[in-house]
Amino acid sequence: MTAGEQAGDNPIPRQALTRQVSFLLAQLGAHATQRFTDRIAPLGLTPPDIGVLRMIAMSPGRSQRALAEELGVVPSRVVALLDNLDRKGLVERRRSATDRRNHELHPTPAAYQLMGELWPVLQTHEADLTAALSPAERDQLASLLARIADQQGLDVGVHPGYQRANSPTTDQTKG
Amino acid sequence: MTAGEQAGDNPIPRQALTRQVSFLLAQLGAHATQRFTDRIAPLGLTPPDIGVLRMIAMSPGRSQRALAEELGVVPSRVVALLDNLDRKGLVERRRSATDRRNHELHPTPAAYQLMGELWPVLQTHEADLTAALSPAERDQLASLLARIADQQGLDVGVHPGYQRANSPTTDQTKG
DNA sequence: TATTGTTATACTCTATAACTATA
DNA sequence: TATAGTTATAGAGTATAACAATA
Repeated sequence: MTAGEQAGDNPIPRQALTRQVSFLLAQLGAHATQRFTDRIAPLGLTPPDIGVLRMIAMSPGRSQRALAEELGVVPSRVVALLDNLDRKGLVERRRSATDRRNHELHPTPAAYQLMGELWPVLQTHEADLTAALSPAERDQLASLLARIADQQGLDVGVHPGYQRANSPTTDQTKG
Repeated sequence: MTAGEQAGDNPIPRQALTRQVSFLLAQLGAHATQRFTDRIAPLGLTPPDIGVLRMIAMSPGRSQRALAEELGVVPSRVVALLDNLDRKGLVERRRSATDRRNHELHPTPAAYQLMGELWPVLQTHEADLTAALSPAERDQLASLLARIADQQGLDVGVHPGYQRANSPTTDQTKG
């Protein structure tokens, strides 16, 4: 080591970082997403697949424009997202009869079946991830997290991973 | 809507998702990372910059190979990560005298100064993110999260975002 | 021959801008 | 002319494989 360096005394101490809720959330969030990704891979699905499918299932018939709005992404992104689902036979784009510019989005029967299969996978995922906690603690944690999500203005059930909007002015790299 | 669809009764109900710790973690984790990214952008830094810099500062002189090991990424990825820091004048690669194949990694004085400036930013970030909670609740939350992180085998202070190892057998898309 | 770091290459994600069909 | 969706294009991130220097 050379003069000017301060090894054991660096400005971002490990201990402090460990206790920061913000870091723990980022760390555990990435971990949870990674585990989830692994779990649904056997079903041929990705996290974005599921998020988009769920939105469409919640109110079938909406347009791609409306979906883009809700997800917070540009329309061209929705095209790619839907192409993925389309290729898997999970979504159907129906030309609107009243305005032929619009596509009405509908899950296919296969999609509904797949979502049914997904449910137990989600439950296993949840159980494994919270294995360290008692049921009471798990509820407590869910409550605390929900309060933060609410205060932070996050849409219920909408993962912010979609609108990683690389605004032209900011230099962001990692979601 | 057409026969076979089940709009209000879809298989992934919003209410259930909302209470799942796993989803809340993924959602809040992505949100926390996004906010963090925005906050450090004015300093010209990205989240990976900070993570790597912190590791190097923790034990200066380590090799790129060792760093790759700790981050859980391939050596070629470390090259890119370090190139970013290098371009910003924050890291120095010194040819090892004992084994000229090695690069000993050292933060520059500018890096130490920047890490000093970073500290208050982290504190603001933490405070804003936990604004919904009392100090006691914040501690409680940190404790619950730390227990999960520990049980899940996460390295203390290491963000899993580095090793988004797209293993050839799995089909993962989003981190 | 084995190891460290680098370069070459390829693939995915995602945005912007140009384009087509429709209104 | 304005709008919905698509395609063309570009840039970042990240992996694998081939390579050069050193041991």
